Amino acid sequence: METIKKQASPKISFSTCTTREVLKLIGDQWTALVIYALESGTKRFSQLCSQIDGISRKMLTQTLRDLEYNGLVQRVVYPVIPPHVEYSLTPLGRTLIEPIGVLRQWAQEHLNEVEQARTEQEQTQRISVQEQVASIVQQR
Amino acid sequence: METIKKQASPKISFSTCTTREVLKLIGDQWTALVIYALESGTKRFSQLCSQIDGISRKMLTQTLRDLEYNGLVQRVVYPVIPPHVEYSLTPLGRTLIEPIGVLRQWAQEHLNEVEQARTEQEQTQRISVQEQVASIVQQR
DNA sequence: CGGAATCCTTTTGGATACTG
DNA sequence: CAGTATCCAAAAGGATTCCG
Repeated sequence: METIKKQASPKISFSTCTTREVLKLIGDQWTALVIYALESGTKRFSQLCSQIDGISRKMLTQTLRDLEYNGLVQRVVYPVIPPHVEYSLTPLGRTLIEPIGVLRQWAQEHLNEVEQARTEQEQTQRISVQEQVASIVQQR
Repeated sequence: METIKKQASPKISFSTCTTREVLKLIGDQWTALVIYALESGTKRFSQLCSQIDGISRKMLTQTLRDLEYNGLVQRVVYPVIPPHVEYSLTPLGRTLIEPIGVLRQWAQEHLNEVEQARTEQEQTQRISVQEQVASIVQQR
């Protein structure tokens, strides 16, 4: 075994890494789905709630609040009884459609490979470090 | 206010939505960062641990296990004392570099706008539904 | 209708100690 | 060195109730 060639490791400061930030924005369970649901246009709260399978009103509210706070979604309250509230993507929010689309695209192309890898992994046994070390100790 | 034109809502089955799946894969706090760190080549456990700022050994282990299980990362144990373990992206894992790059790209272009929206939002007061309803009730 | 508030369970993740 | 195991605190998230 050759020692790894120390390619002057990038020393990337992960604390300021933008990847981290964008994942904080859309990396949770629901946010990307809400954006996805809003791609096709303005929706009401209840529409979103029924269209995004499995989301609770609480989580939908919370997710929409975050999106609004980050300037990705616009919320309009119509002062009528019963209340009528509409949500839509802001121009900034719409710029996220493409990146999320790329993710979905990747998923459509490669998710089956992931699935396949999983089932293969379940057959083969993992080698723990301890086992490896133990085996060479035994060989002496 | 016009009622929203019911554009025959897509009825997208979010339960089978691939966006959901891919976010389960890389949507957590650390996974995308580990992939990012492995883009530049094979790394040892301790290298990753020091390069990814703030990650604990526990989370790194867990994240790597998941990546391995999903066929995105390969783990090689060299039977020596002290143990030597190397991690690298599989071909499947490398296909994720581009989508994650698109996200990072988006972040670099738009994160300042998000930041700006946030500070603006902090100035203006949110209108709750209750307040709206209360105000029209009062007007009568 | 679109929430807010409360309670409560589950999950997540850090700190620490131990191990071959 | 590269983990595993255990404990514990914090956070996430569901269910339910209440509200204008």
